Amino acid sequence: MPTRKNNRNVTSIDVARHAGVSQTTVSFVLNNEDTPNIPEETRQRVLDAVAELGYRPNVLAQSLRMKRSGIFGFVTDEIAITPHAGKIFEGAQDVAWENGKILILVNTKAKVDLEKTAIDLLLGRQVEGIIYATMYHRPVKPPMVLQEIPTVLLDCFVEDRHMPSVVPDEYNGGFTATKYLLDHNHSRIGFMNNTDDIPATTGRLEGYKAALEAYRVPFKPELVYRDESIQEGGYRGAMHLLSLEDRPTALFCFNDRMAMGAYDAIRKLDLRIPEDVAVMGFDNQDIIAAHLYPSLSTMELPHYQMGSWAAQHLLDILSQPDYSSPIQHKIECQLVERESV
Amino acid sequence: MPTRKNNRNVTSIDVARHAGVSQTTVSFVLNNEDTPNIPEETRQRVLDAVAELGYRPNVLAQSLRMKRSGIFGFVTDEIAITPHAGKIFEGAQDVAWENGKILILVNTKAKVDLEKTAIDLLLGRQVEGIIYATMYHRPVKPPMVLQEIPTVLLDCFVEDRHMPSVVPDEYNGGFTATKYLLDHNHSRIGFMNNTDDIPATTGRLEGYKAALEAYRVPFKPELVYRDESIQEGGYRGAMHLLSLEDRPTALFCFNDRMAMGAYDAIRKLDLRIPEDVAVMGFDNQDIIAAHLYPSLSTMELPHYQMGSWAAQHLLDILSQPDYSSPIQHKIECQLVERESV
DNA sequence: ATATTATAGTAATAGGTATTACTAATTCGT
DNA sequence: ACGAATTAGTAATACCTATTACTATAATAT
Repeated sequence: MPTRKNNRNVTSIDVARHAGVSQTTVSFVLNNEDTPNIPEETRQRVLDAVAELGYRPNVLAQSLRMKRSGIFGFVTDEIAITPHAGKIFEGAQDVAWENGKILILVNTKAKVDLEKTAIDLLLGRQVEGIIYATMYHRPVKPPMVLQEIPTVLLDCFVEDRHMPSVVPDEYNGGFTATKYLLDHNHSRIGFMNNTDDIPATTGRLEGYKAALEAYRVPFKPELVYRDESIQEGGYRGAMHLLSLEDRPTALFCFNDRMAMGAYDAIRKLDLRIPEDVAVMGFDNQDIIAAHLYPSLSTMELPHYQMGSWAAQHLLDILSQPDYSSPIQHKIECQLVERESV
Repeated sequence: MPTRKNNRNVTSIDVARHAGVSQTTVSFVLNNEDTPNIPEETRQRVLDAVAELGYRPNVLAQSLRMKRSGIFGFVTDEIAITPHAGKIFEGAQDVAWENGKILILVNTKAKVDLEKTAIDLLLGRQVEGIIYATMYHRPVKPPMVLQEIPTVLLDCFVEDRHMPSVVPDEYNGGFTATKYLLDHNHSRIGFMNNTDDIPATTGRLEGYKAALEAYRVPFKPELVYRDESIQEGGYRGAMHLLSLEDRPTALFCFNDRMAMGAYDAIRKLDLRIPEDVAVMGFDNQDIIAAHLYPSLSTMELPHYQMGSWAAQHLLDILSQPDYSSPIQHKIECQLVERESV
């Protein structure tokens, strides 16, 4: 059995005794770079004692004293439906860490009771703020108790927009993707949308329409297909759209999974990508997009940026106690060019 | 702007004052169900005051007093490379919560310096134990500082096995998968392994060999192909193996991604799945496995179980202060039957 | 009637840190 | 040489809770 050094109970008083000073002095040496005059010799003696005893400040006690726990709660309905979504947490963590905050992650599994309990728990633990994240962009009704504490919504929002939130710019994403196809001389562009009534569905469609209009290409409702946003839906959609008499030369898919299904359909129809049909995805799911053949051009959701923005905004709120105006911040989706267009 | 009830500063002393009792009594009412005799009437008065003031105990103060933070650190090198891996955290969280513990998640992004800092930070926050997880099964050299605190390794291990760990049973996984193919009357089974020198590579190969032997099928080295464990590698492997004069009738792929590449190759060769070639994956990555056509039979890694085992084991260690013998616990992989065999 | 026991509490303290208010000794200014 | 200012610290306290040790009153036993 390994020796387990028990330096966890070493307190600043132990350090003080060891260095022959008072606990006050230890505290000053460790925290206040300047305030009281402590000669270099004493300061060094304290630091030596710290090193020798393996002292580590008890953050619990510090938090209690300073009335700042240094903890943010990160509440999410699900972890990583898509692999990329881990980036949301990463973005939040990076900013939090740089500012001396740590994240308690709570996965509520989309269960309302668990969510309530979880937030109560976090409040009891004196978290300074909460990042409430969802794994896809949608409206939410977070529990009332969140009113008690600074909160930033991530990848979601409340209908009346009374809480600050950060979401992807779906409209812009749809616009950019469509424009990209238009720029490659496609004018008959099929759009395989999903069926859920969520911002992604409507926003991307609006973006699609707007891009067409900007290029003076008339919008044709028959080119918009709706189905479940999984491989099977994409397969059916591509089969349908590519069987129209005036077949589209490009398919803009709601997500990479639909695009993956579309690939199957296109192969089935003996057509080539991108020569006969260009395909555009959405999400940049690395497992799929980078490794289909040919690799898939797609839009990348700003997961990392949303995470970091949320954490930063929370910090901003906390530093301005009179903070009021809640905003909804939209972040653009990035185009990822590959070989399918 | 919403009214933000400020009941965060309500202390047990406020409750005491409001109920006309001492803080001691409040504490007794809230914690000790029995110890001292408190008449129902007083107890109720306290509870009413708690409700009225919206009092919530300050867990920081509790932790300091009880010398138990109720926090586990969950250190991971990466969050969810595979979507399924989120289950690791979920398993750990479920068990932790049932036992009143909460998890601080730290993503070290596989950077050694970050890892060291992170663990120091967790120790400062008086975590009671640490779950050190990796996103694929491999040997690790965790920082020395971990010796100071009860730790369970998750999906990884140290070479000399001096720390408790939980890992998937790779051997068994390879055995089960191969046996499944053998049971479906395949005797010429290609194995597309990966190239990394990790337990999954060697363990699954051993399992593959053992299953063949159990069925008295001679092992043929030429049926084992090695390549990067991504789609492209699977494509190359299937192309190679299916071009042998005595072509295998089944392919056991190191993971679902290779299987996905194999699908492409098989289609390219105008063969049918499963009639001409059966395909077996590994990982059960839902985005891929359930939605390929035909859907992919595969092995599921015990992510959730590993997570819950790790948390439970940590609890066990903590409850037995004289705990010593570190063990490596292996959990079996589950067969997921679909249509590709 | 007195000693004993049960009832219904409370005062004081510890847990580890940060910070305010203070002191004793030395140095400086004139 | 004497007060003022600087130097080098320290004592005491607050943060909020759990718990031990204690008290005062009422009920019971003999």
